[in-house]
Amino acid sequence: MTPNSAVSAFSALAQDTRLAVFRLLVKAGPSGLSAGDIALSAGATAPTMSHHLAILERAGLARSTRFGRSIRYAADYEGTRRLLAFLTDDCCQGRPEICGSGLAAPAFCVADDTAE
Amino acid sequence: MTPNSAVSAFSALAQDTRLAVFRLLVKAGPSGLSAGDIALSAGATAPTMSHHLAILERAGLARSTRFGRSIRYAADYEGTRRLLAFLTDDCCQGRPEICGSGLAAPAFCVADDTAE
DNA sequence: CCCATAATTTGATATTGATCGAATTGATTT
DNA sequence: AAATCAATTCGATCAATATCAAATTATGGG
Repeated sequence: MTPNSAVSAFSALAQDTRLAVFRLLVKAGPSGLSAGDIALSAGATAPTMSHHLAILERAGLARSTRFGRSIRYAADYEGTRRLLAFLTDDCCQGRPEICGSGLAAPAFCVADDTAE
Repeated sequence: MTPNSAVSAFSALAQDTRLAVFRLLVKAGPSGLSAGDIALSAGATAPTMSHHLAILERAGLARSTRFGRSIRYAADYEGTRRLLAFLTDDCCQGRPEICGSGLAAPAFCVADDTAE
């Protein structure tokens, strides 16, 4: 995960509708949802949702597969994991002494926090 | 962490300069860096950097403290952790059967992946 | 082959965001 | 208190993004 692709992933999630769609997809599981159903759920028109879904897909956060005449979108867990790893590499592995030196990752950076 | 504040955190990281600054701050540790040094490092003018730093701070990803006439910015580990938790709550806790049911979080969602 | 359905692409508009020069606020030094 | 240094706020400009209506592509059924 390069900084550049991280920016595109963060951009993808930096919008109300897309973040809601991403969460919806994660909860929907690997079988995903059709583009139409997603548009309905989120209350957006089909063209707008198509645009948002394309952005999520390009960012590596969603995948699409055609089934008959509908297209199903599902969360891309691999891409999501990569984004998480990008953040945690900076936060914990980059400075273990700050976020908890154990690095066993009990709950990410929770161990003992200097801030607050 | 509400979806709304998650959007503002993702927005903050969805920009080359700001993502670079955030990573710089994390690596710089709790003592942080002065606004001027950050602007120099990132090759931005002082007003532009001030704007970016304000966005990072509002998003809960950085904190500022005045020391004499300079202002030091440091990563907000608490806020960063909250953002990570927001993502992982959706990814792993929301659907343990997808990302690895152990939930001991060996490396986030790595355990066994249905995708790919 | 024609019609209906599902989704995307195109084109246009309105809003948001990034950037920088100039002016301002805050703090230290002489 | 004047001068200086550090940073932010203001004002303007330019680029990027979100949105939707209309047109287009792709699939499946009569």
